[in-house]
Amino acid sequence: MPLQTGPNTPVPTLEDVAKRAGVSTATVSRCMNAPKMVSEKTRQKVMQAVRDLGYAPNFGARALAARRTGTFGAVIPTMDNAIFARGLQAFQHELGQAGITTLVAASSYDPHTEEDQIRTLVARGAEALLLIGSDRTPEAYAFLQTQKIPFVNTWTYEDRPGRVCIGFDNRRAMAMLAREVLALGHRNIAYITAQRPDNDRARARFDGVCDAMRAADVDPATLMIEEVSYGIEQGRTAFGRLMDRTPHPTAVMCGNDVLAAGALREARARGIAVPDQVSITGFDDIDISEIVFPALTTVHVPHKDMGARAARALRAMCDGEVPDVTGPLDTWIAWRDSLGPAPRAANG
Amino acid sequence: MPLQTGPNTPVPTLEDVAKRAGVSTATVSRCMNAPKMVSEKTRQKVMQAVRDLGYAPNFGARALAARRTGTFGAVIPTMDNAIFARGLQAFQHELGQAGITTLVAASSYDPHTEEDQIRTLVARGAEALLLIGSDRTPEAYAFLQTQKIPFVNTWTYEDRPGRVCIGFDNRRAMAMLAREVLALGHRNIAYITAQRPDNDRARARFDGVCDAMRAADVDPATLMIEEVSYGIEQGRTAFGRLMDRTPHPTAVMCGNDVLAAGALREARARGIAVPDQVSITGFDDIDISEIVFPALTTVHVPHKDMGARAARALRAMCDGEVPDVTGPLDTWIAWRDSLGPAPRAANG
DNA sequence: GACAATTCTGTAAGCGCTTACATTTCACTT
DNA sequence: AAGTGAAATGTAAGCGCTTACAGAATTGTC
Repeated sequence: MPLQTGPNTPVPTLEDVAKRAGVSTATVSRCMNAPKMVSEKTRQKVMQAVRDLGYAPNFGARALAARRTGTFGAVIPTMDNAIFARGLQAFQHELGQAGITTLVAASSYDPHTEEDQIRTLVARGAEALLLIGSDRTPEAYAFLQTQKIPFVNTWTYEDRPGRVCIGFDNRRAMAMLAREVLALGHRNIAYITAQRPDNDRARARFDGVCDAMRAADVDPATLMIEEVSYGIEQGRTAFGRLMDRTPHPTAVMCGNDVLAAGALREARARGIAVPDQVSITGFDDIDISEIVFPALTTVHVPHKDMGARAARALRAMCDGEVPDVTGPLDTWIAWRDSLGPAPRAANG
Repeated sequence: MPLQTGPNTPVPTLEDVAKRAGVSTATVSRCMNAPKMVSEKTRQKVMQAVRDLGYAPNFGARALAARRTGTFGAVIPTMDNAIFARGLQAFQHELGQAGITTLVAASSYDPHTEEDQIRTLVARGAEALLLIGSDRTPEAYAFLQTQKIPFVNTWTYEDRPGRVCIGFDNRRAMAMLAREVLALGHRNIAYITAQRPDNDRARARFDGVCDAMRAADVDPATLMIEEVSYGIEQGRTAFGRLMDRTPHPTAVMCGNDVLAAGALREARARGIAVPDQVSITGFDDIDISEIVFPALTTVHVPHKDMGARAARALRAMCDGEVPDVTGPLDTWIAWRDSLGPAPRAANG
């Protein structure tokens, strides 16, 4: 067993340190948590003992005794892609400054898995949670309530009392982009959406497209719809199916950048020129939208700002304060190369 | 305070449940942990009480009493990109099957941050750790040893007693790719590497390129080197600097796909045809290497396999078994479109 | 040098849970 | 109806730490 110190060396405890340093456990505890309460001399002794023994505090015991863990949690739909990474990073960074650790879990876009993960994180000591969207099981909401866990819903915005949202208006944001698509003359429009059940953001974005169509006197019923699960490959095949239709769309709007990346890939594979023959748009403005070809025109959302604000709001809520939520955050269109005017042929 | 049940309702404990169900705390505990030890009738009663009260066990107390947490940890360099996501997913999935929760932390490619994160995860109850690479502070290794935390080093392979590696041979893998580059006639070769200090994989990959050059009787001293930190933007600017040199390289090999994506982006911005004028290669084969343009020729590494194997190995180690590590895992070249023969002009 | 004010340290009571062990209950035998 | 073993439940001792409180040591003051 070369991996171990020895078969019977137990992991050192506070008491071991105390004994070795010749002080009480209380003093050792204070050395670790409030050094200024301890005299310089004893602190030296204690810290030396800590080092000698390779002591590390037991989280469970500490949490139990102190009734706080210094841990916040985040449940995101997927770690698979960079969508939530940037916001999460900002969230973690902001909390790190305050000495708070972040625990992350993924729900795979499934409400029951999400509920499980929420329970798990709370059981593991998360004192507050960052959540994505607002669609979740009533049980999850009930649980958060009885456990008194402050939480914020991000990536969405609803003005509902007793619910803190740090996000933006998905519907309006997508409507804005759709308006531009329509203004460029597109009338055969398709929309590749992520699964809408249990996903308020996907629904809102879809509704946004319809809003813009109605506003432009185009019947939303003419919108070609592909509803697929999340992934590059899914976007790719959905785009393929759309292009197999007759007539095919001149603009394919996608519910997120990952789907759009897939669509772009398939367009290239089929030799379809973007945006000359078909325009493609995304939503989210993640890293890859800049490096795909052609660079993706998409909706920019305030990833970092959301993460940082969520962190601050949760900290305030943990202190019993009321977080200042100022309303939905801004989004804007990141104009790049994948959206252009409707081609004449398909439009005449 | 609409966010709370009431100002003075405490979070329910095991004892509350016991009282409500009219049984002892031991029975409630057994209901939660070993249902078959309890009669059907009392279990019903207890579970009802649990539901009524919205009870959730306190992780700290449970960990303290049971001396196990059912939690494994993973410290990865960055969550920023999809590099580690796929492997991590497999890791989590495999552990999830066994009822084990995964905690993830990021080190930002900094050994001291990594050491901190290791301590944090262990303090939070991680019973075993997945780590990336083998470069880390001696203190980190010492800590793992005194705390008796089983760990595996992934994404690397070294045959060192007492150290479990689940990875591949970075050096050989990169050498293989470099051999192909050389075989295509390239002699002006550049290499964009991630920071090599504290990163055994970056060093190994670099060494691999040199190996191949020597094997082809090309002086490794002629290799143009750019060493940058991790990121698309860094790859982009490094590529720019290389193309500003005279003569410029005909092949730019990159230490990872993210850097390569940046290089590809800059090539497009400068109107440099890939691979006709300049070839570009990557390493890792992450999602984006398929969607960039032109699709990236890169080294495929067994993301999922590593994650799943690491999970199994750690489980075995926790049970006091010796994990069966069969040697380095296979890698191969993912041939796509960004590598081509050296252009005549620059080569004549 | 005695006394108060101040700083430091020790004592000990839990925090909420698990589990070894003891006890009770129950379904069968005889 | 008493006796038996198995199954179900209860009792209570911690797990390793924090922290209120009390007590000891140190410092400053007159």
